[in-house]
Amino acid sequence: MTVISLAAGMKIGMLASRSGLPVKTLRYYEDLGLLPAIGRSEGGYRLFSDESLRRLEFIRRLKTLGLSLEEIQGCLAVHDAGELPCGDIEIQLGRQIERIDGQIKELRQLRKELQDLLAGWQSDPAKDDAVICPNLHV
Amino acid sequence: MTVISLAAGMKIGMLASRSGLPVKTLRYYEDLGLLPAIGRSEGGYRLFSDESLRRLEFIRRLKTLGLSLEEIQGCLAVHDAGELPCGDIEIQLGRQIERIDGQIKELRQLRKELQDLLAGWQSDPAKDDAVICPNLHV
DNA sequence: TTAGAGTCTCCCCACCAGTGGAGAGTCAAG
DNA sequence: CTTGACTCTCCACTGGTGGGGAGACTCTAA
Repeated sequence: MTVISLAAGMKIGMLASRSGLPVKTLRYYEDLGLLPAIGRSEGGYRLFSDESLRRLEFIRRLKTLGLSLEEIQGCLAVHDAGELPCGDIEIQLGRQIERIDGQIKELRQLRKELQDLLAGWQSDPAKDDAVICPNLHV
Repeated sequence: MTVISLAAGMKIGMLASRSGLPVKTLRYYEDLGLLPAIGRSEGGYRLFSDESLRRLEFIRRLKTLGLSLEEIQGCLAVHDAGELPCGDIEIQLGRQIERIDGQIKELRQLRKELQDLLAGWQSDPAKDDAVICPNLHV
């Protein structure tokens, strides 16, 4: 029986406890097509294989690197086609670095603007009815 | 007639064209309490004063500095209480710099992780059925 | 008087990655 | 047989800042 149940796959709660992810998240991933179940039990329960566990590790890793589920799905599609996804992942990660560089650039510009503004800030300036905040001139 | 209509306030479309903001946005701001109308016309139209124009400039400026509408509302509440909001704004902008520093720090850490990963990347490694991507070891 | 432009309220939609709950069905142990 | 744990589907909601559109009303100029 044990052998049969292993061959038949594990139910979602088992996959949740083994992966550390909430059941809800696993169903969500399955709905998106990120995490295909190997089938359903007679009672309609999703059944997953140990392969799912590896998939979830992969997804988790790419998520911590900042890729979206859609991008991860693209990589998994390559894998599912039987090819090594390394080239595609490399491209995605390169794009991610570019995105980050853009974000850092924007944040630094904004930081400078704020810093400059605060450098000349007067906490208690003369009241000016023409503006709401004299420091901002608006 | 002109004098009366000025005294009675302008309608939302006029405020939109003078401020450059969409009518929808002005209604949204009014709903939030950011932009109080001076009243309604007999037909139920919102009426705004020229003061609203200054308020919108203020809101726009703080938005470009990265403050949320809720934070801006706090500053405007101080202004509406008759006080100069400069001190509060200074605090908000200081917090914003801290937020930005935190974000930049996170982004830099992530960037480093990505960079390190790509530095040793092999675009076409040997296939390993135990992992999806040998470069990631998952 | 009538056409057209402007305005009103109300409701749904978007993003992203889930989370929460209701109500019903399934399964294993006692 | 019953109880409790597990699972199913379906729906709504989160956060922040609005956008789109329906259907009804108001105002203004010709």
